[in-house]
Amino acid sequence: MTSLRERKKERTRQALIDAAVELFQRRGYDKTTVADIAAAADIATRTFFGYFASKEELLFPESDERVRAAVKAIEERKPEDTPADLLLRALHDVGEASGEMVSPLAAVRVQLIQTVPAVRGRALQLQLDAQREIAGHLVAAFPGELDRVTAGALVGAFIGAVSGALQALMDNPTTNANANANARADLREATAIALRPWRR
Amino acid sequence: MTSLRERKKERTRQALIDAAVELFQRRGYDKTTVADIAAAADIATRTFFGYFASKEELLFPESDERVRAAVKAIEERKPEDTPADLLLRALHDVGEASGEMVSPLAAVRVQLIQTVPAVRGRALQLQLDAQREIAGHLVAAFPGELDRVTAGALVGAFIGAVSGALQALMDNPTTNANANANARADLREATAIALRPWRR
DNA sequence: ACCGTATCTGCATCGAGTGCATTTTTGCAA
DNA sequence: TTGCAAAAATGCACTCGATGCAGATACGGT
Repeated sequence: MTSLRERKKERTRQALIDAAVELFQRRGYDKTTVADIAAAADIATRTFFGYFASKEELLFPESDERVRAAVKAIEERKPEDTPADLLLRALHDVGEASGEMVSPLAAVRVQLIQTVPAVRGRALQLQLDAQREIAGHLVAAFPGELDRVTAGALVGAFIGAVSGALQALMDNPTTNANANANARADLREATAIALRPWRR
Repeated sequence: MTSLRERKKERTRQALIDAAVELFQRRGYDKTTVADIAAAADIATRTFFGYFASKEELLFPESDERVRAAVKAIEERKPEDTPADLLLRALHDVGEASGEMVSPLAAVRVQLIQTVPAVRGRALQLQLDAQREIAGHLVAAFPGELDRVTAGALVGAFIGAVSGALQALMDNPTTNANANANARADLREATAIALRPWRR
C-alpha cells in the first residue's frame, strides 16, 4: 500500500530527474545549477538535497539494480558452475535487466560520463562498489574454494575487461550502422580474454 | 641552469605539499581547508590554485611516473613477446619502481584514497587514463595483430585484476596483521595472486 | 637602473553543500 | 471534522572550493 506521501515523494523525485535531464541536454551539466533544477521542478533549492545527496547522484538513481541482478545470478549457482560461469551469466542477466538503456536519463548519463570529470568519478566509484559486492557474494558461493583476494582479482579482471572494451569502443568514432551487433561481439571477446586464464 | 624563479617555484610547490600532508595527517582531509594549507606554506590562498588545479590534485604530483615504466616495458618488445607477456613484465616493473612508496605523501595518499570519496574518485580517474594510454601503446606495439577494443579489454583485465586483488587485501585489516604495515608488500602480493592465472 | 613579463595577491563572486529553526503537509486517531 | 504528532519542505545563514580580474611585486635580460 503506497501512501499518498510516498506517491508524492516519488513524483517529485521523478520530476527532479526529468527536469535535470532536460536541462543538462539543453544547457550542459556545468551550466545547470542545482537551483535551476529545483526551480524547474517547482521545489525549493534546499529540498533538492533531501532527495539527492549531490548533483551527480541525480544521474545514478537505480545504481544497485544491476548489482542485484548479478548477485541473483551468483546465488542461483548450480554445483557444476565455476566462478567464471557465474560471472558470464551475471553479465548476461544484467544486459537483459537494463533493457538496453533507452531511457533519456541513461542517454545523457553516457554522454556526461565521458565529458564531466565529476560524473565519471562517481561512475567509477559505483563500479568499484559493485565489484566489491560481487566479489563478496562470489566468495560466499564458493566456500573454501575461493579466497577474498583471488575473488577480487577475478571480478576485477572481468569487469575491467568489459569496461576497458567498452571504453575503447566509445573512444572510436564509430558509425553506428550495425554498431550494436559489433558491440555485442566485442563484449563476448572481452569476457573471453578476461576469463581464459581462469578456466580450468 | 635552473633560474631562481624556477627554484623558488619548486620550493613553494614542495612547501605546499609538505604543509598539506602534515595538516591532512593531523586534522584530516575534510577539516583542512585550502586556506589552511596556503597559510601554513606562507602563500596567499589564491596562489594555491596557481600550483594545483584543485585540492585533490595536490596528492598526485607525479601521476605519470608509473605509466612511463609500463610504456617503457612495452616499447622494449621482443619479437616473440605476446601482449600478455608485455603486460606481465610491465606490471612487474611497476611493482619494482614503486620503491618510493615510502614518502609521507604516498602514505597519506593511500589512506585518503580509502576514506575520502573525492580522492578515490581522482585516483580512479588517473587509473583509467593510465589504462587508455597503455592500451594505446600496446596497439602500437602489435600493429595489425591487436585492435583497440581487444587491447582495452586485455589491459582492463590485467589492471582490474591487480587493483581488485589489492582492494580485497586492504579491505581485510584483520587477517595478516603485519601486512598492513607495508603497502608495497601488499601490492606485491596482490600482483602475484592476480597475475598467477596468466603465467604459464 | 630600466623595462617587459611572469608571478603573486586581494577582492568580489559563483555554486555546491550543510545546519538549524520554522512552517507546511500528511497520517491517524478521537 | 478536529486535534495532534511525525515527516517533509522551506528559508536563511554560513562554509568551502574554485574562478575572474585588476593591481602590486619580483625576476631576467639589457
